[in-house]
Amino acid sequence: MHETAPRRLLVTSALPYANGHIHLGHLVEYIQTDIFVRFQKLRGNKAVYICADDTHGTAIMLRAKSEGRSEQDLIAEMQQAHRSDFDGFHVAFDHYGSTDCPTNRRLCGEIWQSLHAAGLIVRRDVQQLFDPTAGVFLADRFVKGTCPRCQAADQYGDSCEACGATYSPADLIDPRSTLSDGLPEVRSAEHLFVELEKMHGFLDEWTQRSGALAAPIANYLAGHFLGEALRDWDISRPAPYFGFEIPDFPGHYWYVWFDAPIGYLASTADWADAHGESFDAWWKPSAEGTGVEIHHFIGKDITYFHTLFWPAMLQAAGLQLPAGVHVHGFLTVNGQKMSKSRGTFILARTWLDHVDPEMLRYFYASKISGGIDDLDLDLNDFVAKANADIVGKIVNLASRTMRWLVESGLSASYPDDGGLFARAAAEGEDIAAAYDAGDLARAMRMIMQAADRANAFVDERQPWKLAKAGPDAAAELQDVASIAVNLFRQLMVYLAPVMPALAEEAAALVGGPILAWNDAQTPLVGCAVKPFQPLKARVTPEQIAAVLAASQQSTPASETSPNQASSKTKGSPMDDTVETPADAPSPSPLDAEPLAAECTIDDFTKVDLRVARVLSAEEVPEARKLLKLTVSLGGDTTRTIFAGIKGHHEPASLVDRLVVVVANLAPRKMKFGLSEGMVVAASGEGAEGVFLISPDTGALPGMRLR
RNA sequence: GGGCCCGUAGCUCAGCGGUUAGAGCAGGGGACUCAUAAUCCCUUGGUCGUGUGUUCGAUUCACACCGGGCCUACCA
Repeated sequence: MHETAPRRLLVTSALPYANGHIHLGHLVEYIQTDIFVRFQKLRGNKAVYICADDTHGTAIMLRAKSEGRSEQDLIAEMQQAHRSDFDGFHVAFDHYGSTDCPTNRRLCGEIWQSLHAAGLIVRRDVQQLFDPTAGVFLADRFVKGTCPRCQAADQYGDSCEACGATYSPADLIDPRSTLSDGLPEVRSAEHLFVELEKMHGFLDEWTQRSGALAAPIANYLAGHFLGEALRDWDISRPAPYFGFEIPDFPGHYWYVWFDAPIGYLASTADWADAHGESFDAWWKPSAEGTGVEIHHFIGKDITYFHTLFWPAMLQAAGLQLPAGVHVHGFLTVNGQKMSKSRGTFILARTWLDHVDPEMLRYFYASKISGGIDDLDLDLNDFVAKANADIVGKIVNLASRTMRWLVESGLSASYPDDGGLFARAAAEGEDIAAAYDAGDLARAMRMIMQAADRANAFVDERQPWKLAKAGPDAAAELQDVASIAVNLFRQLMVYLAPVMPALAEEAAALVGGPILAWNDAQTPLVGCAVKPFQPLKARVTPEQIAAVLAASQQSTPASETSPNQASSKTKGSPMDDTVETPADAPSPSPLDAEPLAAECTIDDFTKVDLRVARVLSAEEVPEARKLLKLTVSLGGDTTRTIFAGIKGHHEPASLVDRLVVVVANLAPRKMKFGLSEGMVVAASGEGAEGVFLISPDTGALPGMRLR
């Protein structure tokens, strides 16, 4: 039992970026944070769950432009979608704001002044490539060209994947903008920087000794950043940019990563205003210490921002430092990175359309142990575990015993259960400690062990025999069932942070609302029991198949392709589209892959299909699926093409064969070299085999298909 | 190219310097029939990725290698 005064906790999840929908990877974070907050509230602590949409940056600007609408319109729509997804998964924020709001602008200004006052801001020229056609400055990965060192073509602006050289985009030979394909020009622009090095001493101390960071994170920071001078942080972007204009630097905007974490503050401020609370009481450390704990839950990809820049900003501004930065790993599905072609890139909405969200909450909880390891959602495992644990063990306990109490209610005093209830009650503090430490897997294990004991008890006492034995056994039957139902209720208390809806429904059948963790300490006696209702339906393989099928449908053209298997939320507004192999399981080719949207003859003629002769074909030893082909388009024109047909064709059998290639496909840098086209082949979604297309005899290399 | 994480039973994971390495699920056998083909009991199964080193002692620590996953921001 906790005798101490209630704790005050301000808890955040990373702000989801307004450029994409919530997917199962994001939910690892939001679900685990929500469980933490619900747990704290159940324990009687004062906990506030704060989040917001992250709305600024180049990606939003470009997308709004391409969709012909305002940024505000875009982010408002996305916020609505995010909130609806979170609601569906019972993620209950105390406040969900937006970084594009007046409060955030005001607080950005205040923090900015603090940074100035601390003498941390410097101004410096930066040479950067500018795309005159698109009218924007180009981040390195938006520039491609020839490597100045090894002459490899089609390299990104910062480094060469062929020879490993690193350079500035301005050094590239024949640089091109990937936005417009136009020729970028070098422009010099002034940027503002935060001199993080001036905070080095503070960061050494805070990261290594505050206790806010797990050892692996602290070690990582010590080994990779704190061992040398910290680099200045470029915090401004020249117009055009979607964000807040810097008051004392007109024409320039705060970089999205400056205003995003300040969104935690702004969202708290708006929550405080709406609930008669004081912002200062939560973020301004008082002399005697307010006792507030700030907890940030983040994915490991954004560790850098939350453990160096953010604490430095808070420190400079005289604000409360985080008590804990909880870093988690990424989600894989069926052991692999989420993939659209495999149907495992699953949006929150798609899951909600087909499968019980609380089952996913439970499954995640059963696998989250507070470390930074990746978490695997094996869908077969998911079905087995959700059904076995939740339906078979927990709900079954009520399902098999409540019926005998509808008439009589619970026994007037709690019967002798051989110490079962007391044992599970005693374990309450251990389970609580596991929840508090973020080791949800351990908490779930302990809960399931208690459920096992309860089921064994029912088996041993055989209430069904007592039911048949008539009036003489009625009292014992009532006692046995009362024990089972109390053990069930106790489990519901422990499980309530993970499965709030289930707990609520169960509470409606017997005992009333679960209000406190300590409800698990005292058995219910003498109260009424309503007829049992099936509290949870089993998850079926068909539901999972439906999710995969729905996730496999091609996304609308306006949809960007978030390239993350994580809850990554920001910082990479500039994701490229992922290149994914097409190998998905499902029946009948036409059913599995419906016809694409209608296109015009003009669309078709944009694709230049040519007959080609394979000159050579060789294995790429390190590649799982690729063969390296050299094909002739007639005359001296040859192309090197990496084709994903390894395992389906023997290289030797391909030589001299006529095939069809897409001759005007943009060259694609692949791990093993540059691919200058694509060999056309037939394959079915879910069907085995890749079948090359060959022309009739008489066709010549270079002939066009029309 | 750089970096991080992980490799323990068929699967998902726990253990992390010290007696015969654990759990759940799956598999095998039995029991029960109240329950959403749920539950209970028994049971098969592992040279703890490989190699060196440190140590009285290594699954546990260090290094290397192999394999897998992930990140890579104008900043790693």
